[in-house]
Amino acid sequence: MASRSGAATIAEVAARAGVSPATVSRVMNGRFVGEPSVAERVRQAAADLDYSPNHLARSLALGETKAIAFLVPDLANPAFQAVLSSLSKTAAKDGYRVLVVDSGESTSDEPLLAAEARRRCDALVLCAPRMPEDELVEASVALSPVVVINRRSSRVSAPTLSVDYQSGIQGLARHLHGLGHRHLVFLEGPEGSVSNQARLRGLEEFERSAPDVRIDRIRGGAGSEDGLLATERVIATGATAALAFNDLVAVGLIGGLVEHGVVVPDDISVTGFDDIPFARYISPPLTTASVPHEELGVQAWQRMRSLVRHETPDHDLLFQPRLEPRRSSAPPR
Amino acid sequence: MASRSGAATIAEVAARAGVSPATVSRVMNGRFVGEPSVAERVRQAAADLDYSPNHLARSLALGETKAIAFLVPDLANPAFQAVLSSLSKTAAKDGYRVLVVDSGESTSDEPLLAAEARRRCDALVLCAPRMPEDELVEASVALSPVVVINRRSSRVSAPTLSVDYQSGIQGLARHLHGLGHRHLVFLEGPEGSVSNQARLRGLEEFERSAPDVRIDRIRGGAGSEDGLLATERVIATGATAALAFNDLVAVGLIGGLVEHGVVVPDDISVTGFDDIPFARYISPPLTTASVPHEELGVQAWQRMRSLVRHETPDHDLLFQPRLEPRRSSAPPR
DNA sequence: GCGGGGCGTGAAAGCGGTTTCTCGATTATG
DNA sequence: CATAATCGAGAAACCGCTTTCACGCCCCGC
Repeated sequence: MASRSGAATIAEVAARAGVSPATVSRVMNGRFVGEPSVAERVRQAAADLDYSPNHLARSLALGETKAIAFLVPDLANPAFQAVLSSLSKTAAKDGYRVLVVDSGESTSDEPLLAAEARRRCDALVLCAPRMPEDELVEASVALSPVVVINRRSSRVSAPTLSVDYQSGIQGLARHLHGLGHRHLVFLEGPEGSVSNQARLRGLEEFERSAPDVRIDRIRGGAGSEDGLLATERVIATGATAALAFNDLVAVGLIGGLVEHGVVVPDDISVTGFDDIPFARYISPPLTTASVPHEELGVQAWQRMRSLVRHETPDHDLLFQPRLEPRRSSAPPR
Repeated sequence: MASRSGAATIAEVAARAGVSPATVSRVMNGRFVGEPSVAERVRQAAADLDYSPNHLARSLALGETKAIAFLVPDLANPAFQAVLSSLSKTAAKDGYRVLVVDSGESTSDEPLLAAEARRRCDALVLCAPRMPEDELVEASVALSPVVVINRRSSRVSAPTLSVDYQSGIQGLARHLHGLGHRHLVFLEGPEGSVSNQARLRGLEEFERSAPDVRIDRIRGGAGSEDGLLATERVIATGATAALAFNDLVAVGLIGGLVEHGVVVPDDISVTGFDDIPFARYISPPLTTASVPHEELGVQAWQRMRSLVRHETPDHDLLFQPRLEPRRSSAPPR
């Protein structure tokens, strides 16, 4: 007698309880005000049939899915994983689930992926470090409600949560400078990455404040293999310290340096960015700029919750990375 | 003229193209066979209105959401993150998205969370290392289609993908034994964890094969803080080598040992389990049993795809961890 | 004793698609 | 030329739930 999908429907419950579907709906949603005996009959029937409302149908009628989408360039990156983990846990407290969408670093697909993801959910948390600003602006209004991570811009109407990469990288550079380094090399992130550009700006600013330093730049990427691949080019610069785009790159670079018999930090200091959970445990413990990814997830949901409730979200946030000096940086020889 | 949610509906497109909604639906789904000019008109109208079908309504009518749920005890664990990442990427190739549900290690909530997650999606990938077997069996049929990870059991009707923790831990124990260790300590995982029990069985088997070794056991957990917390108890055993429940625990333990001035591997060898991405980079590089988490994600989707297509899924898989000897293990003093 | 106001419940109209079934208009066939 | 076969497209039912609206009933007051 059960429907094809095996699950009981509201109509079946209604029939069994001898009431209308409307009444069942009201009872299930706590909007029932009539005879307690009727409510009890409904509850009993629902229990008998092991009924639980079809989420899809409910969402369609209600116009909300209680789910948000989370678009990231690469879910294999611990930094995004940390955000996702805390976002998911935080949103869950309000009954929301997270649908993950991994663009696989394919910037060109992101607008479509974002749109599709958004259509499936009530809202979208957008992590698209390389999406052209015009598209981002467009998406942030077309796909609203949206919360944008790491893309601060006055043109973006959505709430944004960002990390001050510009000042963060300066903190690292100053740290190295303070240790006595005068020749640095910056191992860049992906081309087109906005946060990479912020780091570059930060370094330019630093260069102006410290005319005695030289900073070389090397093209790279965002993963540890990019760090590994850049090893020889880093060595070739002759720099005494390397600023990696992020922790992942730093880890790859350190691995490459070890293979080449270059000792960190004795021969060359290395710094990362992010402070992923393992940064402190790697060998040598990585000097980095700590980014509160969990807090990013929490705050992202806070903004999102306001948006889906049609409230005014809190103001934008710009997180200041905290310099985390560890053993991968030391005075030059 | 747009509906309240701002998105165009099929009816609006139909009106604009001067056809019925049925025709629009057919055109949008490539089932249209009539006049090409009609199809073109529909396409034009859809483009003009920037129409895209409401995913919810479509899912309701079609009876499928093109989404699968992924239930894990803790999304902050790199091992689960790796599975999620590859599962998400693999499923995406077939147009499926993943909804994440983090039970927060709360075993008692898992049955409800699983049921709720399943109701929202077409299927469920279940990662519940501590769920009582009866509940698991129950869930695997009630929530079908389900793919179960790390819970091999003849009573579970769903396809399962598992890791042979029992033999994996033996490999580690043999490795330590081969190095000359005769007094080991096993830092256990969470109570009730099935994979912990498998490890215990493996160690018992190993003890029988090597009567000259002594293996102490210490209660613990699955996170690095559990490893850290167990430091003193580990030291107190006087063992020359510690087998940690997993890499996370090992990392925490090593951190704790360092704090106590105990040198790894000189004073005590430490091994992990999982081979999380950073195991090779930590200090010292961690000897561990390597588990192909990415492959788990890929295979999980392969099974899942068969299930949602009503095909027979491939046979169950039992992955053999690969011993990964690194510098955290060495001969005892 | 009768009209008006609650109150509890059901009928029905959505939500936005898909799909079956039907029907009128062509085209093929005897 | 009549009729069957075919084809294109629309009407309407349906997916399962929510919610407005209306209705019947009971109770109250005059």
